[in-house]
Amino acid sequence: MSRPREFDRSNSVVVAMQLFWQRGYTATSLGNLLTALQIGRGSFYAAFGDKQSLYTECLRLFSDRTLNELKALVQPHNYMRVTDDFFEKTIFGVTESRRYNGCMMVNTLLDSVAEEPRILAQANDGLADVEALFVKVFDCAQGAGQLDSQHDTASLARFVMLVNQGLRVSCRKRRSDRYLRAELDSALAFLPGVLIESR
Amino acid sequence: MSRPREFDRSNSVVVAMQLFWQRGYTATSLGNLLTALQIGRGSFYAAFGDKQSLYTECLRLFSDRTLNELKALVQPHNYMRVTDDFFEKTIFGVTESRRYNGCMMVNTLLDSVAEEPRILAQANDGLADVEALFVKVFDCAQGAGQLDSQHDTASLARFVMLVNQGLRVSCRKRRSDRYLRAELDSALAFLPGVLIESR
DNA sequence: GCCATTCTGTACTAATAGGTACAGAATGGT
DNA sequence: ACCATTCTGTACCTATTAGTACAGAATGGC
Repeated sequence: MSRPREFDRSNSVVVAMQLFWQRGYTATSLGNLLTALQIGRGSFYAAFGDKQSLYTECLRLFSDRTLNELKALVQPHNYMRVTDDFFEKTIFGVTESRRYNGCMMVNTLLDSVAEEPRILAQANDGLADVEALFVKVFDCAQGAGQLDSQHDTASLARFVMLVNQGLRVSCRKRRSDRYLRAELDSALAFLPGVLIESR
Repeated sequence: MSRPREFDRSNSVVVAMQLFWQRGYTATSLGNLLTALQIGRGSFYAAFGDKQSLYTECLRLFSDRTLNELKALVQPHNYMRVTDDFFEKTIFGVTESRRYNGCMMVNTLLDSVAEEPRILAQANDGLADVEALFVKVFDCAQGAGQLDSQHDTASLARFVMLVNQGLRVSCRKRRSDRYLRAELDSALAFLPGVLIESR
């Protein structure tokens, strides 16, 4: 019927995501992408539309992966562990260079590409989805008697996301993980006792 | 002796700072700067060296201003108010468009210009200076019996900076100030009682 | 083996990037 | 009023940007 593509499209999206994640939208040129993906301009535009379309695709991939990583950490016998485990896995459970990348959704918010309303909304929605999942988990924790019912789960989740954003900024400082660890500990130390007990 | 400059250099730095603050280093072109500053290329390079030099100058101005704003809020009769007052003034006490800009030091960390080691260090140092001032204020608070001496002031300051970074990211979401207010409240609610009393 | 279909690589475009060169204008001490 | 000095604006430079056009290669159903 037709000539088949010589590269794995979905694998290319992953590679592109890593590049965008690290350097941002604006600073990642088409040339950078073509080199990294090992394809020509023709193939690029045929497969991905244009640079911005590929970016939204990569951002969606990042959001989905983040959400799935978080989901995988939910443990019914101890819901409140999810916060610690999430930071542990996504910050300290990765290579140094990846840790330096921070969070692609956060990075997007500070990139000038966020002037594009749809991109801004996508980044906001991605973070909101993660926050919503935290609310859900905290609700479960209350239902299971693992979190004092006096706590406002929405407020708790908001706080966790605030800490998350703060940590992702700190990741970009490229300092030692001792430094990051101290920051995380400082934040978690101020969480209500119910959370601390579960650590 | 010689022909005097036709524009106010220090005023230009302020204007440039606002531009860099809003759009970032990479996304702000020389043309943007020339238009905003109302000067020609010749004057620009004569006065500022090059784009990056001007950026470091703007970043330094931003850091100094931030530090001075914080210093001005320190009240010996109630040291612990400084945290609240700082967020109140720099987030809610400004126009909407400025609030959306976030923090220029944080923005720098997520811009690709941070790949330049000296710029990265400058942003890190600027934030570290603010943090150091918080430590100093908290130490004073303990000395004045306004903060329980069991608290680790360094850890407390680290946490405040983490919240600050998280909030500056949220500023970029361009949401209502009700949203931001909720985030701030969520964070401050988890601060130890000594802080809450003083609000 | 043919051939419609799709992919690949290259050549190209128009726009923009940051930066330099330099002619001419304005200045103020002498 | 002169003139060294500095500023201003424009023309120019090379490199790079995102994106398009298109010729030719590869494919697989027939």
